[in-house]
Amino acid sequence: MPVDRKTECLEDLRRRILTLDMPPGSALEETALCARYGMSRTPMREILQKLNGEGYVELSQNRGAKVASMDLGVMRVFFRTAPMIYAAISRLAAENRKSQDLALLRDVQDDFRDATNQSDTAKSAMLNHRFHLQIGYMARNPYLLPSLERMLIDHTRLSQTFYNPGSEDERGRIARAVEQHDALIAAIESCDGDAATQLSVDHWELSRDRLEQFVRPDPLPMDMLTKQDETHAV
Amino acid sequence: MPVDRKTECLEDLRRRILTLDMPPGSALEETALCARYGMSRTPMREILQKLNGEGYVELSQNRGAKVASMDLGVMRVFFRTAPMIYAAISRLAAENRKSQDLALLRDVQDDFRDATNQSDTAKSAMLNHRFHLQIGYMARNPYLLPSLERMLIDHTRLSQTFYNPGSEDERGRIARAVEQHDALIAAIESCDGDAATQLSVDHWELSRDRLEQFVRPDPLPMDMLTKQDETHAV
DNA sequence: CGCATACAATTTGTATACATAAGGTATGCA
DNA sequence: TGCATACCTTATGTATACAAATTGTATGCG
Repeated sequence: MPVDRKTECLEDLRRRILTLDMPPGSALEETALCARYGMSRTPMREILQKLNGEGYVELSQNRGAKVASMDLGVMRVFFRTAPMIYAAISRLAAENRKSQDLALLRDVQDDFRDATNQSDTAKSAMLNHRFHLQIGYMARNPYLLPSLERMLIDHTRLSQTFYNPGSEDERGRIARAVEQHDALIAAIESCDGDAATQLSVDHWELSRDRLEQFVRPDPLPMDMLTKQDETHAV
Repeated sequence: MPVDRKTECLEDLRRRILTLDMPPGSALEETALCARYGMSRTPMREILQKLNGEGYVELSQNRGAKVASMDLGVMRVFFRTAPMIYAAISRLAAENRKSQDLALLRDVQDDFRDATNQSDTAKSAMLNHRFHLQIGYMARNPYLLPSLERMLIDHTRLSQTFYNPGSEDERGRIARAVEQHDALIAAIESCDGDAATQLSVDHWELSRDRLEQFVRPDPLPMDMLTKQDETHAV
């Protein structure tokens, strides 16, 4: 009944998908979601369609919604496309930033740093997501933004293990990621497109190997996820 | 009542937006659309939301839908981003094409050539749209495709004058565009990514100057369109 | 025992009625 | 006459009832 109940629901579903609380391929039953979020089917269907437009869920005719899958074929495309998009967005952000943007970006970065210090995996991944999305907004390019958003969905889902410091090596990697964010902020602040581009590449290189391990973790890759393809995630 | 009445409506609305039959900024009243396409408000709202997700229309809270605007600020971004996206997509299409794709692409190109020979402006622009969208599908990159789709919306709307041969010079330009399509098909067929990239750049250069004229036609730019911001387009 | 078909149950799609919010108009007061 | 406020009109947002389609199950036949 509150006006922003829909917004809340939307953001919660995004969060649950990004944190793998709802694994790729899991079914989203309308009635169950309606009961959970206390609203009718009409607005819930609108939410599902919005999530579909954003790339979070896939819709099939008369067959309902399911969380966007992450099959291996697409993941190979992901690793090839990500550095390109991130580099382009970072350069544009450096060139088109406004000063208010920077304040927002710094706020997100502060929260992100805190989350990593607390070893809160899901929160770290979500705030990293918001950090890069904020850079996307600063780029002010409505044509590229949808691509960035789609990249970030899969990037964040893959990185759910990244911010879980299992070893000293991992801890160092996370610390370096935080530092790279700071450097990226500095480059964007000084409108240095070249530096921002280079830093985005460095940042990508840092996470790439770790992400690839998750995609192909010697035994078998996405099996853990694809096996659950038909589980209900509500 | 037929099942694909919705699909028909969706495609018709896309066409009318792309051909400027519905100018940028024009309001889309739900009840009027329902009457026109013979369906209830529920499915019509779903269509509007889908179009919103694709970038064809903009939605405002409690204020309905309107055709996506084309303001000058965004157009400057358009001209900078277009060659980048087109080049990337063309390369990927050459690298990832399947043979069935090529047959489809050739069919579209044949129809496109016919439309230009008939000097059918709207049809030419629409088939040019489908041609480049087909190349987008062939790239098999779900991350970049949304960017291409958004570029093509504005590109097609801008090009509505392009395929209207007002002079001998224009006619020649159109003929060259058709030839470039053929060359692009050949490059994609032979999986030559470099050639496809170069051809996409050439193709872009050909239309860029003409499109820029439309954006900034000496008197004033989008005024013709933005003035009609609140007209009803149903 | 295996498979196909018919039926039942569940889920999605559509229509309609109602609630709510925005915008315009008229009226009253300064 | 000008402006502010109250109200009325219109359009959007939500809920619910109904229709259609898909899936699972059971039964009958080969």
